[in-house]
Amino acid sequence: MDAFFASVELLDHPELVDRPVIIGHEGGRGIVSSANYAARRYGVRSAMPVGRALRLCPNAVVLHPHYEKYRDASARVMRIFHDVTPVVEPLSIDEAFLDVAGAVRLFGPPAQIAADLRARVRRETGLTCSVGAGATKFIAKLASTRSKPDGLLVVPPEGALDFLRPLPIGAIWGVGPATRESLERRGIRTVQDLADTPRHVLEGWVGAAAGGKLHDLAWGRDARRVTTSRADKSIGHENTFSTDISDVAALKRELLDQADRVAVRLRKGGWRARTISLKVRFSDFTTITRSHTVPEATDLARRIHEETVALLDAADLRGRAVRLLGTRGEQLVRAEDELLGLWSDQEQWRGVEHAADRAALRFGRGAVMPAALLDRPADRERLADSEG
DNA sequence: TCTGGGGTCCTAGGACCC
DNA sequence: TCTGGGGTCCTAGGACCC
Repeated sequence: MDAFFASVELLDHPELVDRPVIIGHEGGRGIVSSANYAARRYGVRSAMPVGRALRLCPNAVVLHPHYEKYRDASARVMRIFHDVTPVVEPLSIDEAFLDVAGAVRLFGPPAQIAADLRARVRRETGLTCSVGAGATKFIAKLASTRSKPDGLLVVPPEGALDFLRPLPIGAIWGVGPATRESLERRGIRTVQDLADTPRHVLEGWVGAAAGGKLHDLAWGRDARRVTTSRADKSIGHENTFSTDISDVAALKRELLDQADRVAVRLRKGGWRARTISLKVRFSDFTTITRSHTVPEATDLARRIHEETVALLDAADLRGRAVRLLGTRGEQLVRAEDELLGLWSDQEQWRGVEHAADRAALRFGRGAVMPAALLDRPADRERLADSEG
């Protein structure tokens, strides 16, 4: 999808279509999550601090993001994809791979399928998208990027290498600023240069996995299939504070909130986490992570909070101000309702938290979470003070 | 008016096991 | 008497993507 969040917002603000529009939070520590092409003409880019974007483009309109709305729009678009082929692999909220090999007999050659798809998305959602077609995921992805905005590019198999060779290495999916810098220092600027570099040399420069992959891609080799389902690997929640926090008690309160959000999502997905990890970013932007693998996988806020608090206590903050705090559950395993330990503390708390899940559906999460999780009167009091 | 939040994947060292 | 080779798991950090 083209400038997805911005395009979705503009459906509700037709009067702004010709103006530069930025999705993000003005003031504070927000960054640009999306910008329409009118704003991009001024140099505005995703992930740029909103303040900087507004300096580049002072008359831009800043709209707050509405992720629920984007998820709905995404679902509508994905449904259209599924009418073309069941082999759809969503890559993010606003893009997907479609394996149309089996749809050719029904809908015509790839160029025809792509054109029809674009027309249908536009007609039914009012949004524009760009489509790239190729014999591999890598080529298709590159082609779609090159065709943006509102474009279509089909790269036939026999044209793949000619298409690839002149591209700068930074265009390759997986080559970011660090890898690009390191390769450019060695005189590698284009995909052609990459193809001319022996595989083992590349592997020595950027690591075995990345080097091998890069060499394959430079020669157009990419055997990855379009896969329709993938299991989650981790579930997390993180928060950048509007002002840095040094008070450890306040940090722990924040961790409780995060533990609950992560636990609710684990339970919703039917997962339990074997490893709990804590992320701390300080005012100077240095970031540490600490993790602990627990003997028994958990989906309970109370357990997760215990772990992150222990990790925080063990990490030596030396009173440094904290900018960001994050909680993540990793090594997810399917939750099975084991009969073991029914009367244990864990099982009782599971009952409490499941009850909280149901109550939150009616009253909202904020009303329920603190009462369910805080059994220490002192905590309740602090929370009452801070959140009213 | 510096730098979000959701993730995945890879590397490297060390503990530990046989 | 001073040191193998196979492997797995855990932890921390970092690159990268949208």
